[in-house]
Amino acid sequence: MGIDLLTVGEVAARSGFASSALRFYEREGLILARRTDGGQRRYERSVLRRLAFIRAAQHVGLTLDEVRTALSRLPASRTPTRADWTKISRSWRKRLDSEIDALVALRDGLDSCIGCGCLSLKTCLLSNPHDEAAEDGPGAVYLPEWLREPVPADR
Amino acid sequence: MGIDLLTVGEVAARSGFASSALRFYEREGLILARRTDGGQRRYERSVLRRLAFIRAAQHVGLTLDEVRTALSRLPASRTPTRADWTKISRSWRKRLDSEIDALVALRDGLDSCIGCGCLSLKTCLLSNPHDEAAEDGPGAVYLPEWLREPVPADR
DNA sequence: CTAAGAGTTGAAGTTAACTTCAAGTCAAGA
DNA sequence: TCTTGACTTGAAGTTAACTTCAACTCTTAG
Repeated sequence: MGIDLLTVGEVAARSGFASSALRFYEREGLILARRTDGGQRRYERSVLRRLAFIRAAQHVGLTLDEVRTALSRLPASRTPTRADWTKISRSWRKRLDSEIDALVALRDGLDSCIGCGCLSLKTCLLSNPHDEAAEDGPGAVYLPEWLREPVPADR
Repeated sequence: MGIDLLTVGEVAARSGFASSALRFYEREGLILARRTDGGQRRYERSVLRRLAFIRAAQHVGLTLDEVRTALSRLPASRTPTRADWTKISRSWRKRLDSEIDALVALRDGLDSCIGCGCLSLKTCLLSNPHDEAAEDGPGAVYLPEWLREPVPADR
């Protein structure tokens, strides 16, 4: 019990997060660390699952702010069980479903729309895959880096 | 010919981009505008299609830098035809397909992975949906704003 | 005991994609 | 002509999610 703590470097290696990111997450209240007498961080093994959750949540498209909220729903009094983790990640399902639906719609409408004669951008499938009135500004749109590849040379 | 130019405000209204974004895109070389004698911008109608392309490309996950590259493949000597637009957007298809595949894999592996006992984060489906060795750092991961919703209250 | 690799801090820097601001100038209907 | 809303500019600000830096301090293998 309580033995077997991990250093920053070990957690970085095992989680894939840079140690600067781990410090950042700690400042942001996403993870915790104990300290040695000398002031160095020592992590419990459970931080790895927390970090797995964080990365997964990012892949689903959550901001760190949303992740913090989600994590706050975990029981504070005991070590989260598998059921606890499953419960808070289950809500992603709906989000993922609509992400997928939207991308499929985009893909299937691609040829018919981008080259089409319709100049009513606001109702175009591509500009507005959910058929909402695009009243609010555009806003930056990103897709995960892990989903990206360089644009092929096209022929 | 050449009549019927649009003001910044009109283009903003029709395209859904803020006029500050239009000026930004002009500085970035993504769109062009003529000027009145007094120095105000006047856009040709074709800018609307260019903007539709830009927005669609962003939805596909391209950066503005990639958009600039894509746009540079359009014929400079003549007004791009529908075929020209279709051609440069066709390359998105592959990207969209893999985005969709990755999200589906993420969704389908969600329950089995986030709560699972496997702590080998690097090979976990969620951490690494493409089964690649996650050697490089994490990097910020975003999903388009238009795909997001607040996290449901879960029950 | 000592060297050196690993870890510490707060502050500042980075990147993308815009937005906001201040201080004006232009265009067009009445 | 006048007025007023639309437009102009360059510079600086914004946000998320980190990274980098400088100047130390710890820890541990040998």
